[in-house]
Amino acid sequence: MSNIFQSYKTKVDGILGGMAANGDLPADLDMSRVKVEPPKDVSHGDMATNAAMVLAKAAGKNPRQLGEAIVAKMQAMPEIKEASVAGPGFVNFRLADSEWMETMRTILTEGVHYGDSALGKGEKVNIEYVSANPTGPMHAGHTRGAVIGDALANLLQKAGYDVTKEYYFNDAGTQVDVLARTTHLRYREALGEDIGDIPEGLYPGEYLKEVGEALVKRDGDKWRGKDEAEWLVPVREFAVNFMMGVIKKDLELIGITHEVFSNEREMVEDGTLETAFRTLTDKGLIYQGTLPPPKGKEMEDWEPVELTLFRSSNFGDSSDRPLKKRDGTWAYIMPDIAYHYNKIQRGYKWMINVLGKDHHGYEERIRPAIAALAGEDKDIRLNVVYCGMVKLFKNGEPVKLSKRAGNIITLREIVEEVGPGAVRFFMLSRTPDSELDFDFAKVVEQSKDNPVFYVQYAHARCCSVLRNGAEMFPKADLSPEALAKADLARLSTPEELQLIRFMAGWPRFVEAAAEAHEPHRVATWLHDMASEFHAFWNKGRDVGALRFLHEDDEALSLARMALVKSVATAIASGLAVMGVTPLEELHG
RNA sequence: GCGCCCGUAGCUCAACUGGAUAGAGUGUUGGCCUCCGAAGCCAAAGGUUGUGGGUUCGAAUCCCGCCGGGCGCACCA
Repeated sequence: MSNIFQSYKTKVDGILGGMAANGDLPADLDMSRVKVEPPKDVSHGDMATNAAMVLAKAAGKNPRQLGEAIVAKMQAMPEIKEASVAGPGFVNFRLADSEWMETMRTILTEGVHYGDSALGKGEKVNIEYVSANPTGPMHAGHTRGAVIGDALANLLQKAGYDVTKEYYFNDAGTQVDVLARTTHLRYREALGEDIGDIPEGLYPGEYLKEVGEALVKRDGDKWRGKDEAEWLVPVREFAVNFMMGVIKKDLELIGITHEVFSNEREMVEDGTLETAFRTLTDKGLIYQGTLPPPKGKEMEDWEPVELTLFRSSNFGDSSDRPLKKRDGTWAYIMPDIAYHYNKIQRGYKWMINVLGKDHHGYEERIRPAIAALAGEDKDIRLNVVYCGMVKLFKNGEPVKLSKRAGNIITLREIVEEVGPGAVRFFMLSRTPDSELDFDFAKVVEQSKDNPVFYVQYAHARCCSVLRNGAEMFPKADLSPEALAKADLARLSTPEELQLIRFMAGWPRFVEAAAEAHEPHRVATWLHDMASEFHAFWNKGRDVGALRFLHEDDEALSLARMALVKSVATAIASGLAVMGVTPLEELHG
């Protein structure tokens, strides 16, 4: 819970407040744009504030003049080593070394919780991801959204939100009926019938064979030769349960466990759907009417028909939406609306959906309904994180996929080939909405152009130093608590301080990534962290004095080991957000 | 036709929500292992951030117009 930039922001606010009190600044100044950040170029200093530039105009002063006044105040503070105005009016300043040592102690004390933030103030947030319908195992296409959703959930948790990981599946539509029919066919096959090719319109994948076999095991030939009307419901229920079991096991392979599973059938049966519909009706947002034909699309058989419509155009939608089909049954968006109604009822004001980019239309259909249901409560909000497609490559060649032909690449296959950590890290290495090339060869490659390896290598090197240190100083206590008490003042070289400064930036990254809903930033930070460490390591090859361990100087060695342990901890903290286990040794 | 997203080094991508000289990896060129893991490091080279305007102390980032690419637009899920 300690962000050194945050605490210096507070100090800067204090300086500005003092100046306002003295009349050096207008009293009612808008200070919301004042920031304290690391300067882009480390040679400028440890931190910089834009206060002078942002406030100059309103204060009626020029930025540099105002900057000098701020510098003067800073120079009187013992924790600030030096301060100066630069460029267009940045105030750059350096902290006393002791401030950085304190940061290191924080890292060692907090462990993987280093970087935890109170940003979210414990607000409840519901993050829904994966949500694949139970018609087949997890495949490559699901993996990205699954990993991004999971890492985002971890990230928000670290940033101080009360996160619920949720999965919604549709078990009442035509898809699961197709599942039931295909299962029944596989069931007959398992009973010894020759079923020939899977007919058009059913699921061709081999994976349903085991479902058919399992059904035989449970029910024998009970459903053979019976009318569909008799077996559809029980077979459907059996197949849905079976496939959800398969999906949960698949997700476990990459460390994903949802806390809540919601489904359509329950919402129909417990009346949530009716209640949601009645709520909209009571608000006067439901009417009988006819829609104009859809634009920009060839509609040969379109004819006007009166339907039950929702006035979604009141909430920014381009047109009203039918909630019932002409036969009176619910249109497909109604269960989705009911599901979001259900989330609101459960007390969530913030909902996040992680979807594939191809589901873009979903948002504009669901958002008006949420706005309608939220009514006066402006805190209720929905964010949709879109995930770009993943292109699979093997040996540099794109892997052609066709779901229709049933030759999908499953999540299981991917994990078995490259391991869960590599899958997760790679899927998280780009902005969520960008396309991603996933090359099997590259992901397992052990070189620096593989970010997974590069980061793990840095962590393993840290562990290696600590192992060697334990051997060199067998009597020394190398626990984090003990290392935190080492004589850290021995760390005084620019290289060491640079490493510490970089680690000190981690809490900022956590907050920024959480606010942007961009877990990939953690991957970027980890790569840079590893790079800093590798660079420092190699300096020790050139300059012996910079090596971590010195047999004749235990105090220095302990201080350096504290530094190394901090780096390992910071890396572990980042990897934890990504759901990747840090490695202590590399093999191969 | 309407809506959303994207366009950054030869290639794949970053850029901490408006900051200072736009950065990594790869590829090219040259250096560093009697030394804690060279699976690594250092250096050189590579750019009018698609394009034209606007907003301001300051723009890859925000606004508008073009150009180019992707996705979505049913009572289907």
